[in-house]
Amino acid sequence: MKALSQVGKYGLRAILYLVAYPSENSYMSIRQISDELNLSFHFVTKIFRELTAKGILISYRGPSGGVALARPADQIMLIDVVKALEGEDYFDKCLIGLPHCGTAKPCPVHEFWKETKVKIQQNFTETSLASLSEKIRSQEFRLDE
Amino acid sequence: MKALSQVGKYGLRAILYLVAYPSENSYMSIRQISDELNLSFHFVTKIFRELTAKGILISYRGPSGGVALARPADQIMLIDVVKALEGEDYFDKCLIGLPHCGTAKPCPVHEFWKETKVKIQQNFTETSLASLSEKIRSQEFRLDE
DNA sequence: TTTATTTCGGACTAATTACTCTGAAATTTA
DNA sequence: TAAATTTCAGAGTAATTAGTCCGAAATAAA
Repeated sequence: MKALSQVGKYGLRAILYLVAYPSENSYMSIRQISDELNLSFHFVTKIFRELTAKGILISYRGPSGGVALARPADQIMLIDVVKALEGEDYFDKCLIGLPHCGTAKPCPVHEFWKETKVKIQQNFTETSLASLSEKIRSQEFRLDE
Repeated sequence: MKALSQVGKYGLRAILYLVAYPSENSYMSIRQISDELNLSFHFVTKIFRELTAKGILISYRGPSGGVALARPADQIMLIDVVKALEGEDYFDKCLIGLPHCGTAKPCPVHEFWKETKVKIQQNFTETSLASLSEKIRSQEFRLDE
């Protein structure tokens, strides 16, 4: 089940690295992140520009510049990043692609799919980048290879 | 959340139409299905060829030919159609795209995502085309517009 | 002030997915 | 047998997504 585009996947991995291995109250360069995760530097740059435009990251140019979280990691939820990269309507899609699928005129799998989306959305809304970064730092969870 | 490709979406809608409005123990033409659902005839034809090759449909050429289910509708599960059109590995994908994400080396969202996939897979495994076709015939659920 | 470093902006190319089209093969009907 | 109807096969085209690249702008350090 391909739930995220490449932009979403790379974006999540990259921002999680940024959160999990923060430079002491300063910016981290995109180059470092893309090198560590073996992702295309240019592609990550493009994705991060989007996250900066959406107010999730802040950036600074020049030597010792880079990117940083715009808010503390416990105040940025998974859902914020996903919606920023995949679109605000991410959880509003009908499984079989009907335009105005809803309670009034549902498709045959509407009810089940709606419940599924609600559960995922709840989890993403409750999960902060901070909680995920702890897992990564604990070495039990990984972001690449 | 775009869980299915266009092939998957159109394929499901088309086969559900076939099941919901069966011609009396005979074949239904792809033209009728694509016309009713306002889908591209050629595209549906291509998708149905795949379902025929996978043993989900049978087909017959010539006048009064068309397609039909290879088995009774209560013996074809949603998961059969989805896997035929989206790939057998449909439920084996890591959310953030890590190659060998599993219990041994999980990504930070592995556990939650695994549970989510299991629930969807269970539902798809339990849901037959027959049960969905009843819903459609009841007029409370739709396949187009 | 010059040079190096970094993000920004956007044009460009490559790959994949989505869809179209044409003709062949099978089959029925006239 | 001839004509009409239908799927089969696969090449071709269009649109979208993925990824690359280059130069400009900002900033820091030499």
